[in-house]
Amino acid sequence: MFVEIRKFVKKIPKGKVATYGQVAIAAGFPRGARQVAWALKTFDPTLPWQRVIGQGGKILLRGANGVEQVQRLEAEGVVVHGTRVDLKRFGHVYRLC
DNA sequence: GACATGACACACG
DNA sequence: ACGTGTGCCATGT
Repeated sequence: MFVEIRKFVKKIPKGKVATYGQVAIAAGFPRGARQVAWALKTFDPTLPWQRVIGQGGKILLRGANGVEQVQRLEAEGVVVHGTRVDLKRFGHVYRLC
């Protein structure tokens, strides 16, 4: 489970972000948004957890973690408006190709 | 097995 | 846009 989710999280390219639902669906868990969060909450350094946000590009994390996420996203070129990100521009879409 | 919790998502007002 | 209630699923007690 973690492996699957993490695998898809790692597939998110730099400068882009994906929603929990998006990752969950891509990983094969249509209703596993919470499980995605569960896998990310471990703050595994090998995972780009900052690229995973809530529906609509909303930053769900709070406090130091939220700040850190915003900082890292900005560092990757993602423009964050307060607690949100433009999914129209930075929303990553998993392609089947 | 039941209950409570959690970086969620969606419908309503 | 925001707060609230409900549905979903895995984990811990």
